[in-house]
Amino acid sequence: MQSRTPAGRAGRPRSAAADAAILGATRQALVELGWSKLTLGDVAVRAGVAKTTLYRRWAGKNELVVDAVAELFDELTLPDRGSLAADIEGVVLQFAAILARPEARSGLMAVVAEATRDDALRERIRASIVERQKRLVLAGRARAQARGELPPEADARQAARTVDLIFDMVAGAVVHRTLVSAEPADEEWVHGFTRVLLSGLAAAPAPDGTETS
Amino acid sequence: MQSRTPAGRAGRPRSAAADAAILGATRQALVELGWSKLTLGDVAVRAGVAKTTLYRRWAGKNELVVDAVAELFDELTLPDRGSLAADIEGVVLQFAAILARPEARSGLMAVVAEATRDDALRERIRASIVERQKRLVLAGRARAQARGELPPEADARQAARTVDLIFDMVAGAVVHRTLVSAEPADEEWVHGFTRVLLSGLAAAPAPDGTETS
Amino acid sequence: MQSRTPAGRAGRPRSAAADAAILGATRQALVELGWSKLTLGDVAVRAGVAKTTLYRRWAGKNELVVDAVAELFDELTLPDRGSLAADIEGVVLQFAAILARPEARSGLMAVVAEATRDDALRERIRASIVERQKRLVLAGRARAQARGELPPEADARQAARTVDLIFDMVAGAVVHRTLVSAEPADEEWVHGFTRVLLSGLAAAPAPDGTETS
Amino acid sequence: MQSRTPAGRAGRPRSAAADAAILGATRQALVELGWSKLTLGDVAVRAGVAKTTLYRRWAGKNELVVDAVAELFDELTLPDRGSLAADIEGVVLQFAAILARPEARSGLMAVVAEATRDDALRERIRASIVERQKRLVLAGRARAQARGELPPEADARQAARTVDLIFDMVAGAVVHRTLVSAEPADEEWVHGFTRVLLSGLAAAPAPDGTETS
DNA sequence: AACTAAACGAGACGGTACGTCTCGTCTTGAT
DNA sequence: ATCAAGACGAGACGTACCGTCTCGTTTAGTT
Repeated sequence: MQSRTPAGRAGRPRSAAADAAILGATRQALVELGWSKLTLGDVAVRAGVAKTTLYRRWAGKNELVVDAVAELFDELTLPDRGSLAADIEGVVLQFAAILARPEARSGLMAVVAEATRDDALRERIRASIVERQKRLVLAGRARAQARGELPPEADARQAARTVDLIFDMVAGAVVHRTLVSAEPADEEWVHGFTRVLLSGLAAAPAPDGTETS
Repeated sequence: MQSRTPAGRAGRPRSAAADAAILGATRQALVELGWSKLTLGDVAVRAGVAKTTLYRRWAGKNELVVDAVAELFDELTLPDRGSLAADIEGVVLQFAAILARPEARSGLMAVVAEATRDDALRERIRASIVERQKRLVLAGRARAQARGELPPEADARQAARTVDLIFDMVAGAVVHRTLVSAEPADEEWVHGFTRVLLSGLAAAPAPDGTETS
Repeated sequence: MQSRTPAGRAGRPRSAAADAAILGATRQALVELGWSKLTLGDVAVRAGVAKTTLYRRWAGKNELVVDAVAELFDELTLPDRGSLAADIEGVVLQFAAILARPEARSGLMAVVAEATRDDALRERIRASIVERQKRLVLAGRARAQARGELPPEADARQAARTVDLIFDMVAGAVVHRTLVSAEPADEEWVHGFTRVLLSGLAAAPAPDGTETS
Repeated sequence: MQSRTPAGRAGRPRSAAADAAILGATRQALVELGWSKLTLGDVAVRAGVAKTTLYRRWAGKNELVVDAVAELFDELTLPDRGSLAADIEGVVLQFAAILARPEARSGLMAVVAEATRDDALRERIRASIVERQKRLVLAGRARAQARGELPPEADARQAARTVDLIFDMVAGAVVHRTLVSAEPADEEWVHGFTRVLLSGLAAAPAPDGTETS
């Protein structure tokens, strides 16, 4: 975002505190107002910053909210709960907990909606949020392989495709359950979902149409 | 929507043509402008209608777009393709095709985003879109039972829960694949997804936490 | 339930009560809202009449208010107070009293303002209000002549011109005092004004530019 | 003695050119459209200014038009024409000439009409127009006293009352002649009016009820 | 210590859309 | 034919934000 006086630039450097204040104020405003009533003028006031300062750093509301929301998902972790099923349940519950927070709900879905018409924004979301969090799927698989629950994958392309499918199924189901069906993604639901997912993956190990059976 | 001069019949009745013109204009504007740049004034002009007429029938942009988008999903059908798996693949592909249309993409996600802060809107979405389309899951199950692919369910509550889970998994995965991951939900992907889903459901028939193991 | 079809007219006859109700409602609305906030829809509601009925009888707000206000000035009388000066003072005080009423203030000045751009309206005002009330000047002069305070006029054109001048000076001064200077046209002021007016008329009997000097 | 953003100096200063452009555009719109069809949006467009800029400076149509019209009367002067009577005739003719202009006619009467229900507006008119132009009466009297045509006044309160009466009579008669009677205030009429006024003032020098006769 | 130049707060600017209001007309069924 | 009721197309209202543009004021790094 900001370049720390890249090549011996003259002039006053940008305030490092401003960025944090602005992102925090954005999340706070998302909680109180939601996406559509959030205004950049209001964010600037909350952050104790002039509108000019805000526009110097972000191109608009979309970009600002992507950055503000992306930070939220960095708190996801994959604690070792002893089995692949338990690990997955754990991270799905964490994910559901984040989506239960109003700043995540409003912000994430709104920028996704905007991204349907803005390729640059979609790419920003993919890079900042989706790809960034695939680390969790990779870590989970590696741990399961270390435990012997999963065999090492032979085909890299095939493995990547499976990661994508898992990610779409996990994230998609939780988002849909939470935001569209408007039902809580509680432990019972997560348990049932995880069983179906794992059973399906175990029984259908080659989701590319080339399997024998 | 329509009130056939319910109790007091005085006064000029509302134009039935206006409703259709407005909803059509809304979809057209969604295609050309997307949610955030869609304005009700513009919709009114496209529909050849005054802004007042529009506000007399819908409370705002959100309600209008929900109704305009909900109609899109009524074109989903469940043609008999011979097997449960083929039937599911068929309807998932249809669903993906609708989500590939810009009016559905922009409109649906935007109202879902708005609904995160508006309970009335969320309920409207649930009733007009989600519950309305569960008919597909029910019809698919009934047909599979008639074929003998599935046993008749014994526990009604359990059955309803399974319907919800299937709906969240199908709709969620397709939406996520299409809108967030921004990859096409093509035949290959749908094939892989369907196999995992059906295998999982077959292998884990009681997703309610009451199983023995 | 009589059917007095005036001249063999078919159909339902116009309600005679409606006219009075509408003019009364107009004056009431002028009192409460003033000219600029008076709406014909509101007048119709107050009169218990449909907007259609109102528009069938008057072309618009201006015409309606002229008629509603014109009636107010018909209550002006010229009681015999024994002398020309006293008669004038009497009628000026009555005029000031009418102008102190809010429906007259708002309504009269507003239609005059509108009339600056509408010749038909100006003519309507002149005929319904101005010419109609010159009767007072004429009656006052006749009474003064009967008393011997004024000689009978010889030149009709000259006499008409004097009537106009008196009317402009009286009405103009009272209106300006009341509405622009916003001071009360009380007895003291009327007394001073009347003395100046009468003294001037007595000392300058030929206001037509034909005098010697 | 600088007036550079006098108290709070922060922020971009208001454009001085905008005020002049707006007032000019207002007068132009009054000429073309009249009061009732004048819209602030149209004024803004004519002035090449955003509506917000206009609303930032004036509370509404009334206030704007008062200011736009008030400037018109600043062109009144009192050239020395040799005698009190001639001086008065001169300024009355100038006044009539201004009232013959459509922007003055429409604007002045309309704001006076509005002022009948708005004390703040009436005060603004009194201060910006009435009191401001009493300078002419004062200057005329001073010049007449210097010439010996009038004695120096002894009683200040009495003198002020006379100034008010003269102003109401002059302004009132000209306005009524021009706008209500809708006859031209031409030289002949002004000559006759002035004679009556001056004769009356000369013959009745104490318009307060304390004179001897 | 003085200079320099970008970043800063404040807020005015030209725009655009909002949701409401009133206009004057039109359409209904009832009188 | 007229009425009460109320929907209709039209368009102005005054407000709220947008993103940009001056302003005069810090403030860190370079001379």
